[in-house]
Amino acid sequence: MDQTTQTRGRPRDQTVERKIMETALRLVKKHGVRAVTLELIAETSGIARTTIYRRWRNRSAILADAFLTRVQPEIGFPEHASALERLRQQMHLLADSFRGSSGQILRTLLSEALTDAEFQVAIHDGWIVPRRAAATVIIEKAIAVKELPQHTSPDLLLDALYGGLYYWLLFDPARLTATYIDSLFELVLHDASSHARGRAKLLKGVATPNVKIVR
Amino acid sequence: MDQTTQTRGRPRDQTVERKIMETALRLVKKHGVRAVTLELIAETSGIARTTIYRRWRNRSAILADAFLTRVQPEIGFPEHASALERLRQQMHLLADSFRGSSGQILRTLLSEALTDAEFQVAIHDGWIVPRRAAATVIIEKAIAVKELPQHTSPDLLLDALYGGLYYWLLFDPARLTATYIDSLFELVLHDASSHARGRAKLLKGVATPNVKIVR
Amino acid sequence: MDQTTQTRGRPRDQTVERKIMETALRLVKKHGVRAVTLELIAETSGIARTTIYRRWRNRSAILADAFLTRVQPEIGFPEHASALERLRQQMHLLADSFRGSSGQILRTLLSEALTDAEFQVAIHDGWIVPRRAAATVIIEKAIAVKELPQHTSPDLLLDALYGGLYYWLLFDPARLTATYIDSLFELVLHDASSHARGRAKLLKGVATPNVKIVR
Amino acid sequence: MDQTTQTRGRPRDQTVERKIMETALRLVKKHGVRAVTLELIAETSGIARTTIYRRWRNRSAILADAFLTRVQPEIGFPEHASALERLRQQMHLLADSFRGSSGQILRTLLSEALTDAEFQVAIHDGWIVPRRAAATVIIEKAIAVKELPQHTSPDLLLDALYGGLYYWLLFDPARLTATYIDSLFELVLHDASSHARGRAKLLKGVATPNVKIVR
DNA sequence: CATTAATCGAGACGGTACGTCCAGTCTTTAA
DNA sequence: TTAAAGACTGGACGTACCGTCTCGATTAATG
Repeated sequence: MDQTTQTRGRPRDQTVERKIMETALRLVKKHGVRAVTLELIAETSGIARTTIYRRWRNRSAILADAFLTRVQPEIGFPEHASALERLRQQMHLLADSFRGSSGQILRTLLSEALTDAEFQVAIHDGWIVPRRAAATVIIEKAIAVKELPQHTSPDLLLDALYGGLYYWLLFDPARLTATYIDSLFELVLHDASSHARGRAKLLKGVATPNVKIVR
Repeated sequence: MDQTTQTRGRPRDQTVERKIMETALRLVKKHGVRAVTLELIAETSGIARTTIYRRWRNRSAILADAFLTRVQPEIGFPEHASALERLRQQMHLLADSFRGSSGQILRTLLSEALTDAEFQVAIHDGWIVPRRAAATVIIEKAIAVKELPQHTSPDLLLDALYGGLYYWLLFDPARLTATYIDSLFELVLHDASSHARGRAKLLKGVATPNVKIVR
Repeated sequence: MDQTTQTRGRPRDQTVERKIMETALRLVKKHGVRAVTLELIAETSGIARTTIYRRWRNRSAILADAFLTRVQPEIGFPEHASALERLRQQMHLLADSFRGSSGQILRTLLSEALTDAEFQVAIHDGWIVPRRAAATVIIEKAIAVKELPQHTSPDLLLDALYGGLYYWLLFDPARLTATYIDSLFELVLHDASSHARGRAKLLKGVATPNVKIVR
Repeated sequence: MDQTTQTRGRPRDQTVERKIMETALRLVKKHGVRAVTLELIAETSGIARTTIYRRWRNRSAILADAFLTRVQPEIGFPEHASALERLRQQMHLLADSFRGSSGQILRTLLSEALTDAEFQVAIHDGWIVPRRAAATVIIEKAIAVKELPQHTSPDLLLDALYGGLYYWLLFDPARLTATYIDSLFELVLHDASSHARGRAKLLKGVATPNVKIVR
C-alpha cells in the first residue's frame, strides 16, 4: 500500500488515483451510479483502462475506494457538550449524505456487497465498524454522564436509531429529512432520556416538557 | 388474473408463469441472483426466451415477480389477541425468514433494486408498501385499544422496529436471533407499552417493568 | 386450384388472394422488398397471418405468386409485322419492368431461387420457360420469313440478347435504358440480319431500310 | 494493409482474418450461404463474435470479403498472343468456375446481394467493376490491333458475351459447357473475328457491309 | 332449423440470429 | 517498471421475424 520503497522502472503516476476518484464521484453525481461504467471513467479521466485495472480489482472497488476515502471523512461527529446531541447531529449529517450523491454511491456499494462476500467485508470493515465504534464511544460517554440509563445497550440503541436511516437509504432516501430524523430520534430516545433524567433525579418539575423535547 | 375473460387467440399456457417463477426462485437459491440470467431461466425452464419476454419486460421483472408472488405470502401476521403481540410475533417471523433462504433471496433482490430503478419500484410497491400497510393497521388497532399512546406515529414506530432488521439483513443476518428481536422490541416499545400499562392501570400485576411483558 | 367443387364448411374468402397480392406489390413498391415482411403484409392488409399461411408456403411464395400472376402478364410480346421488331419491342418492355418495381420483385425471387431448389423450379417453370418458349416461336418465325439466317440457334440468340438484361438486373437495373437495349440489339443482330438480308439476295447495297428497322 | 505503421496497443491478430475467411468459405461450400450465420462462423472458427464485429460491419461484409479476396484471384485472364483469344479462354475459365464450387458460392452471394443493398455494392465494386475493367483493356487492345473494328463498344460487347454466362449461372450452370461458350462466342463475334481473320487472310473485300457496324 | 366443417382473426409459442454493450484480460510501444 | 492504446474473449441483453400451434367466432352446405 505505501509506495515508499522506490523500485526500478517508471514510477507510478501519483495523480492517477486522485483523477480516478474525482472522475468517478463526479460522474456518479451527474449520471447516477449505474451509468458509470469503467469504460466511461477511463474515457472521461483520460486514464487508460489498463492503468485503472492495475490499481483496482474492478469497477466496484473504484467506487468503494472513492466512497470510503472521499465521502466518509465528510461525515464525522460534530463537537458538542452533550453526547446525545452529538449523536443527533451526526444522524442529521448522515441523513443529508444519504439523500445526496453519497447515498447513491453507498447504494451501489451495498448492492455489490450483497452479492460479493469479499466486498461485503470491505464495506463492513471500512464503513460499518468504524462508525459503530465511534458512535458506541459516544453512547458510552452519554451513559457515563447519565444522559442515558446505565443498562443501555449501545448496539441495540444504534440499531433502533440508525436502522431507519439504512432502511430508507434502500427504499427511498428522499424521506430522510431533518424533521424525520428529529422525530425518529425522539421516538427512540424519549424513554431513555426521560429515564436518565428520572434516574438523575434532576427532574424538570413533573418532567412533562422532556416528554416532547428529548434529544 | 381472471380467467373468465377468454378472448380470441390461442390462450396463454397457464403453466408458463408457474414454471418460470419456480425456476427463477430455484436458481436464485442455488446460484444467487447475479447468476440468474434470463437466458439461464429460459434454458432451465424449457420456455423460449421470446415467450418470457412476452410476459415480463425484462429480467428484473421476473425476479421481482417471483419474489413478490411466491415468497411474500409466507410471511404474514399471526393471529393474537394483543395487537402489539401480533407485531412482535411477526417480527420474529420476519427475522426467521431473513436468516433463511428467503433472506438470501431478498438480499439479492435488494442488490438488484439498489441499482435498478425499475426493480426498486417493484420491490417498494410490492413488498414494502403492503407490509407497512398491514403493520400500520395493527399499530392503529393497538392505539385504539390503548396498547400504545394516542400520539404514536405508526411510520416512525415501524422504522424504529424494523429498521434494525433490514440493517442486519444487509450486514449480518445471523444476528437476527429471537433474543435480539425481543431486546430490540423492548428497547423501542418499553416506553410505549409501559405507558399503555400505566394507562391500563398496571393491570398485569406489577408487571415487572419491561422485562418480559413488553409486547 | 379450381374451387368448383364446393365442399362443406365456410368457403374461402375470395377477396383474400387479391388483397394480399395487391398489398404485397404496393408495399414492395413503397419500401423495397427487404422491408416487406409477412407480418407487415398481414398487418397492412388486415388479413391474419394464419390465413396467409394457409394459402402460401412462406413469404417468398407470396411474392412469387404476386409477381407471376400480376406482373408477368404485363410483359407480353407486342404485335408487329416484323418478327424481329416484336422481339426488340419486347426487350424494351422487359427492360422497363426490370428498371421498376417488377425488377425489384424479380430480384427477390431470384435471390430466393438461388438458394432454394424448389423455388428455383417455380421461377424457372413459371417465368423462364414460358417466355423463352414465346420468344423461340418468334425467332423461328423470323427464320421462316428469312429475317434471320436458317442456321440461327434460337437458344443462343436469346442468351446473347437477354443475357445482358439479366446481368444488369442483377447488378444495376438503372442501366437498362431504351438506348442501351437498342444498342445491344443492334450489336447482336446486325450480323444475323445482314446475313439474312444477304441470303435474301437483296444484298446490303440497298439495305439501308433494315439498318433502322430490324435491330 | 501496410504493416509498417505499427502503432500503440496490442496488434491485431494476423491470423484472425485468414481464419474467418477460410471458415466462411468452407461453410458456404458445405451448407450454402443462407446457413452461414455470423454466429456459426464465430463458433466454427473459434473467434469471438465481438472480434469479428470489430473488423467487419456485419455478416454480409464477411462473405463479400471472403469471396472477393479468395475466390476472385483464381479467375484471371490467361496470356495469349491474340486479344480475342484471351477473351475467349477467359470465358472458358469463368464458365468452368461457374459450373464448380465457385459458381455455387457466387450464386449464394448473388442471392444475398439481390436483397442486401450494401452487399450488392460490395459485389459490384469488388467483382464486376474490376473484371469489366480488365476485359475492357483487352478489348481495346483488340481494337488497337484491329482484331475488332474501330467503333466497337467494349461495354456492349461484354454484355453480349458474358450476359449469357450469368444468365445460366442463375438458372442452370450445368449448361455452361465448353461447347456452349464457343458457340456463344462465335455467335456474338462471328463477324468481328471473321473481320479479323479477313484482315489476316482473305481480307474483307466481300464482307464489306459488316465493316461499319460490328460489335 | 340445427348440425357440421372449414375458414378467419387473434395471438401464444418455440426458435434463430442479429447487433450492442460491458467486463476483464492480454499484448504491444512509448516514456 | 508503468502508462497508453487497443485487440481479444466472453456473457447477456433486448429485438425482429419466422413458421407453427391453438383457440373462439363466423359462415355456408348438409341433414
